[in-house]
Amino acid sequence: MSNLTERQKLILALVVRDHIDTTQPVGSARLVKYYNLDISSATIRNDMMALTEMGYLRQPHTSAGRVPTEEGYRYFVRQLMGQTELPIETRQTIAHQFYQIGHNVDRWMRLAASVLAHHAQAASLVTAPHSEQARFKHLELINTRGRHVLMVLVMEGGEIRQQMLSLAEPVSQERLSAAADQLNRLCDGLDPDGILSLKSQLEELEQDVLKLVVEDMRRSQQILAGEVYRDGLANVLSEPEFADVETARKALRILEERSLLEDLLARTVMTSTVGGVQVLIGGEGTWEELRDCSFVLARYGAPGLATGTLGVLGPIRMAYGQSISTVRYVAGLLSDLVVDLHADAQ
Amino acid sequence: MSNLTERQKLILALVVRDHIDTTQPVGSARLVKYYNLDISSATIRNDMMALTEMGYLRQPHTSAGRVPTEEGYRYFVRQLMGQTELPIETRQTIAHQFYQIGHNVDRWMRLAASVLAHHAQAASLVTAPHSEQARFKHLELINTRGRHVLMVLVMEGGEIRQQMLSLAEPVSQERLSAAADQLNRLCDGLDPDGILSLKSQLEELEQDVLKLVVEDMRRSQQILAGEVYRDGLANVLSEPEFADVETARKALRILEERSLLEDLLARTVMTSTVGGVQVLIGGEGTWEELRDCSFVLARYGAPGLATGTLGVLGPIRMAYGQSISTVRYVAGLLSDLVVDLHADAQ
DNA sequence: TTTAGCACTCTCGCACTGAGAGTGCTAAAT
DNA sequence: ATTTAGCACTCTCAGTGCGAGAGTGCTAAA
Repeated sequence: MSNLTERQKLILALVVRDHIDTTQPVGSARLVKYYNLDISSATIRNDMMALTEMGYLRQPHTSAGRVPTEEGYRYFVRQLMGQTELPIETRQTIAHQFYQIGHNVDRWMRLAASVLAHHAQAASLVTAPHSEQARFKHLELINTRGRHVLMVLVMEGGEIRQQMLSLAEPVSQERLSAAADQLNRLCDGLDPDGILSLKSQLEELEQDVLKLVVEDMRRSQQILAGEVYRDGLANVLSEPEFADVETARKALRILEERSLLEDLLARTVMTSTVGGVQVLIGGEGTWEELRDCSFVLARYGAPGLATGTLGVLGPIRMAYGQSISTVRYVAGLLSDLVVDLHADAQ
Repeated sequence: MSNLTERQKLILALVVRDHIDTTQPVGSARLVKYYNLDISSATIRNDMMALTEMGYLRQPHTSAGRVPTEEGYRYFVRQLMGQTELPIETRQTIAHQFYQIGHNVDRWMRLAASVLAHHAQAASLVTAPHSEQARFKHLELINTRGRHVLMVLVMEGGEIRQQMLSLAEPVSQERLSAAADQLNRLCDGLDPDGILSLKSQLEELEQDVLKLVVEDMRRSQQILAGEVYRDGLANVLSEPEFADVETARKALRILEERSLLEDLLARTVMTSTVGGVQVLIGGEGTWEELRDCSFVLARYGAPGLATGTLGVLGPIRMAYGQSISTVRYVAGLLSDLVVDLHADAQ
């Protein structure tokens, strides 16, 4: 399909770049003038016609300049853009910020969302790291007053879940600690199924606890298990394409509704390898809700240990170079941090 | 100041109600026609002039109907609106939803945000419950691989904080458990200052741990300590006053930026008693960012145990009756749940 | 194959206009 | 002393017409 002449590729790239910069349709004369091309506007017009026929460009109306189609953006991102990297100083600044806050996952996530939003000038999204395969590490049962027991469950990888357990009658802290000790010995390193299989041998209290444990572990295996961190929602509103409120609402709903997000993440990101950046342009024919948006996402973390997803959402006319390099860099950084945290060399 | 005649109060109330319903300026003739008043439009015009002079109404332009001023809304909310309650079936539905999800604070919060957003048709905000005065309940130290130790801290009231502790050299799980045991015995029920005071008597490992414990406890005493749950952001965008994107951005930023929220919550909600619903109309002259918005907030929980804040944000032309009764009901419900969780009768 | 020239099309901003809505004032009615 | 009818007045809003300008596609020459 890539039967474009070199000149056509150049023109397509320039149209995309210029349109991203200016928000305006790009005319043939403008291209000659601002990019010092030594071909005439008529030649460009001919190529533009060809590009329009091939579906990479379109005209908002008869006598406006050209604007990239979704196909055009895709071609640009995949074939023309090339790899870009964040400047070294920017990378250092970001890395510094992360290392400064120590080993606090919650604050990493917040910072990641903030950095993404800021550097990509878009709305950002980060999911907390968690393992696809939850394994038991440690359990704690703490007596609050009365029949309520606070259960704290730590998974391998450090993910924590808490839950309240309501008992039929009060139980002493000693009894609870004994139960926790026993379960800690029995369940070490097991997955939910393994834990379920040894339930029958136990007393009622232990069984009740294990039921919640399994429930929590199952829940933590879901894609959107943990918290979802967002930032920069106000950024997208300043983009001119969201002047139409309906468009803006659709974009916001994607980020807001867990069910939409879940669908999106499940179908795209989970199929890709960690490290690769995925670019979804204009919903790719599948997601009506983001017809006017683009999504740049990546997985981070260490497969088998813990992984998460992060990305930015912006208008189709997004600065892809900037967004992609930011997403790639932050994903890499978080991966390092996660690996560093879990599989310490020592 | 309440030197309004009964008829003027009626007219003010009708103007506010009608404007909230229709978004449109309200004319004198319209009032007569739609509310079956047996006074003439000329009479109404006279009263409207008076209300305008007193600052309760204004005209968008010479020959439009009247629109309430911020003062007008305030008078309405404080004097004219009366107390409304959510219909009994709605209350039951909501309560049912809460009791169905068991004792899971995270899911309570999410549900609360969702219910508020849905029933008030506005953006909602809920902060997790936490105690103003953090007290030590339980500490757990868990060896991950190598020199990193996962510290799980449980406060009285059930609030949980986790943190990663990086040691100079590896320490065995036995040593960690011993340290945790000792600290659990020493620190039970203490506040941060109390813990700090016994730091000097301990070994290095214990001191390092306590330093983090105190840090975490201090952090959990801040107003916006825990997670902030939001929902219904897309709702506010559908309001006609947010057709202007700049207005919408300002509203979003309030909800998004922790610093703005912190300021807002610190200055208003913390001064009010639990149970009371606060209504902030048009920034009340203090908050430039929410000049075009209103905020309906309440504290929930049990003072001394754990409290949180919840509320909804909408345009000034908000359905106050509905919002206030929703906020009040949900705050009451969450208070019951929190009390039920902590100070069990048993 | 590229380029100059040109007619053509469409948008956009501007001014103008008439209809309609709602007012404030005055004078009469209750 | 209020309330009401009548009416002139003001301002918005939607629609229309028009000229300028931008950018095209086509044709014919280079």
